[in-house]
This record gives sequence, C-alpha cells and structure tokens, in this order.
Amino acid sequence: MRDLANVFKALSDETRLRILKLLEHGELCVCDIVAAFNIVQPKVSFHLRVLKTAGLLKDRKEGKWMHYKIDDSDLFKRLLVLSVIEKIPENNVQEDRRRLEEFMRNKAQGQSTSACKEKKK
Amino acid sequence: MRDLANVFKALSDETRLRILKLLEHGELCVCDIVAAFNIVQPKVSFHLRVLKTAGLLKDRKEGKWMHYKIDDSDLFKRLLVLSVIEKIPENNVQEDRRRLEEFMRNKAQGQSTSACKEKKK
DNA sequence: ATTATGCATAAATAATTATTGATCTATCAA
DNA sequence: TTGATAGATCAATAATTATTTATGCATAAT
Repeated sequence: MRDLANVFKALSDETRLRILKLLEHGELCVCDIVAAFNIVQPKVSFHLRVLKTAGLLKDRKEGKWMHYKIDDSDLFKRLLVLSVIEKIPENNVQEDRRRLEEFMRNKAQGQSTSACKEKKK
Repeated sequence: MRDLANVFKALSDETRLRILKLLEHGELCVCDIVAAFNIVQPKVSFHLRVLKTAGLLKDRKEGKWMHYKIDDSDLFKRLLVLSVIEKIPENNVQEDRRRLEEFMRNKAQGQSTSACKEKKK
C-alpha cells in the first residue's frame, strides 16, 4: 500500500511527468534532460531518483553517462506511464523537444570533444 | 497536465487510498469514515476534499449528512480507482471495515436519536 | 426559539518535498 | 599524472501538505 502510494507520488509532479513524456521514444542521459528542460542538474537527478525508486525508470551506466529509460517490467506501472504519455498533449512539451533536438545536433557534430559540456549562455 | 498531476497527487496518500477502498461497495457519509478510521473529522474532510477536487469522488447532501462515493464519470479516473481498490489487500483494511460495521450496527439500533453523535470512550 | 449534530473551513503548527549551491566520485582525455 | 566532464549527494533553504484545534453554518430534533 505504501508502495502504491509511492508510485502515485512519483507521478504527482509536472517535472516528472515531463521526464516520462520525454522518454517516450527511448532512453536519454541526464545531460539530455537537463538540456531539454533548461534546469539545473541536481534537480533533474533528484526527480530521476524519485521515478527510479518508484520503479518507473531504469538506469544504465555507460562510461560517464547515466542513461534512463522507462522500466517496463511491471505491467501496472507500465500502463500508468503509457497513459501519462498519452494524456500529455504534444504541445505541452514542444519546447522541451526543441531544446533536446538542438542539443542532440550539437552533440552529433562536435563529436571529437565532450558531448555534454556546459552550454554557453 | 496540472490536472493529471493532481489526480496522482490525490492518490499519493495512504489515508486517501484507504478512503477509496472503503468506498468500494457504495457511498458513505463523513461520520462513517471518521468512525471507520478513528481519526478526527476535519482530517477526513480535508482528504475527501482532495479526492473530490481531483475528480475521484462525488458528494451528495441529504439533510445534514454529506455522502461521498466514487465518481465514475471519467473513464481514466475510474480505472485508476478500480486498480487502487484491486491492489489494496483486504487485510490492510480489516480494522477499518470492522469499526465501520460496528458503527453501522449502533446506527441501526439507536435510530430514534442522532446517528453519528460522538462515540463514548 | 433553543439546543445538538454533521460537516466544512480557517488559523496555527507540524511534517514533507522540492530546489539550490556546494562538494564529491568516477570516468575519460590530454 | 593533471584536468575536465557527467552525474550523484549533501546541507541549507524554500515551498507545499498535512494535522490539529477552534469556530462557523446548516439542518433537524426538542
């Protein structure tokens, strides 16, 4: 019962809903999400941890990157996350996707150097 | 999106989950829930309001009683509430049901006088 | 009318969560 | 090594929620 309440608590925050929506099409690393939302990294890490603790996300370490994606091992939670994704209108996350794609583009071209370094103002 | 987060927030508290579970078999008035949980009335009213605001409960006034029941007008919310009810094991709410039934019995016999008056210690 | 009951709400306080800024660790590149 | 980057975590603070006590309002019984 506590676990159930916890899952809902994880879903009760708009930033976390946006994260789930952003992960709709696959995994992302923390710096991607930071770039997409234009908010500080500890904040993103905090919300990712909440989602992970609730069993809604999985992580995977690769070099110095942590990748997060939707955890589909539990059917109920998976259904919840899917319904969240379905219920958030695309235009609510347009800006997030735009910033993400721009960031991804920069990443792709400047491959020689580090990918996620501080974006200049 | 805010509305969606709100629905989940309403579901993120154990007392509120217990209320939904208790309402599984039909409507109850506030004093029933107070008796079932053995907690103070304003606290129950507070949680009922949260659930109602989120669109998970409906209320109905009859004389001086307020009756609450599950709002089944929205399919998604209805599904959520059903899954909550299904996921909470019966033994988590045994005591609640026992106190409720005892209270209902007293109500039924002492019909002449007021039903929900302060229970003696 | 007067009194008692059912319930909501307000004010005050307590308890949780979220956010920020400052480290800290691990990994990789030079 | 040394330096830089990705990300976690901690400490301090801000912001929300929950709980309690007190009160107010409506209804109904006397």
